[in-house]
Amino acid sequence: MDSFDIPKQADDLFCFGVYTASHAINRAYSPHLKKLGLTYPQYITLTLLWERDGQKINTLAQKLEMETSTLTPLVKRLENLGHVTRSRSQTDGRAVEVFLTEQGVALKHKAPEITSCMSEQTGLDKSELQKLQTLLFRLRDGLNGGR
Amino acid sequence: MDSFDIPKQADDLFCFGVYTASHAINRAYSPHLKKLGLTYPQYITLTLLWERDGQKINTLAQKLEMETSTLTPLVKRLENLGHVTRSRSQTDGRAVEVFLTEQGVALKHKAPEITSCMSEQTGLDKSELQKLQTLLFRLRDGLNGGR
DNA sequence: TCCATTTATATCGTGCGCGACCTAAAATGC
DNA sequence: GCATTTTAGGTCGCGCACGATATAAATGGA
Repeated sequence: MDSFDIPKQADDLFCFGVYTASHAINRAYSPHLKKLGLTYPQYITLTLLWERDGQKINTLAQKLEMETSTLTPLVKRLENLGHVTRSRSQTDGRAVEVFLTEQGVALKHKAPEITSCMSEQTGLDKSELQKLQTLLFRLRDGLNGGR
Repeated sequence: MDSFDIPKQADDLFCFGVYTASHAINRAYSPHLKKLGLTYPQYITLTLLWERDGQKINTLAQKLEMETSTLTPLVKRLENLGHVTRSRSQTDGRAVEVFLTEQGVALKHKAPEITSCMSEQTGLDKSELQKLQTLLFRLRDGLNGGR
């Protein structure tokens, strides 16, 4: 019978938790990001570039679990905002590399305050957030499983 | 110094885990839902109605952490698909109540198989999924904090 | 009763997100 | 070297998601 103990209530669906949590996160970030004139996906994309500048569209898309058809226009908006530039790779004419402008680099200094503010707001301590991260990554990797 | 031990790598940002996991979940559900002709948000909305029929737009939106401006057109699509009907409340002419059609009720029987399939695919056992759920709900509630 | 305020939903504009399709550049095979 | 295939981005259409705004119904005083 235990094998039929499948969650039937929406509150028990693991997917429901991620779905609603992502909405809540978006909403909580919103006031901070509005001051910077950024959306949440734009901000997340910039964090990847702050770690390593000059990444290809494809690389960024994989890290974000996102299709290039989503990322291309997003990066163009970041370009219009003056935070990044896009240029064809010298070694591979198909690939487009994304580079931070000075303005884009400067934004990096605003991030730590936002992050710490958000972390605090969750009400979870550091070890719990770490545990959550680990479970989420294992879940994600499991779902990607066969590639 | 520990107070400055703020995550600086995107992989350490708790928000990053939820963001990418939600994309992965969406993608994993996609093939199952395509057979039913549903999107993921539509499916999640139906699960709420399977628990309790005849809920108001407002109630559903709160449970989904979603604005009514998002839910209204979504529910209209479910109506066009023949899964639900919308009707003004008898007692409150402002409110719209959403009811499952026979067709909508029938879909419920397909859900357990999808759920169990997805749960298995995550690679996490039941207690880990439970732990994940708990952390996500605490995070969500913490972020909603002052409201 | 009447009118101001609040509440529930709907509408609109912008950006995210995906699948389907297109183009060009690179890699492969003969 | 040239034809075929694969890969990287880009474009398009549809649906999700939110904030701003609108409108109608309910509420609450004076």
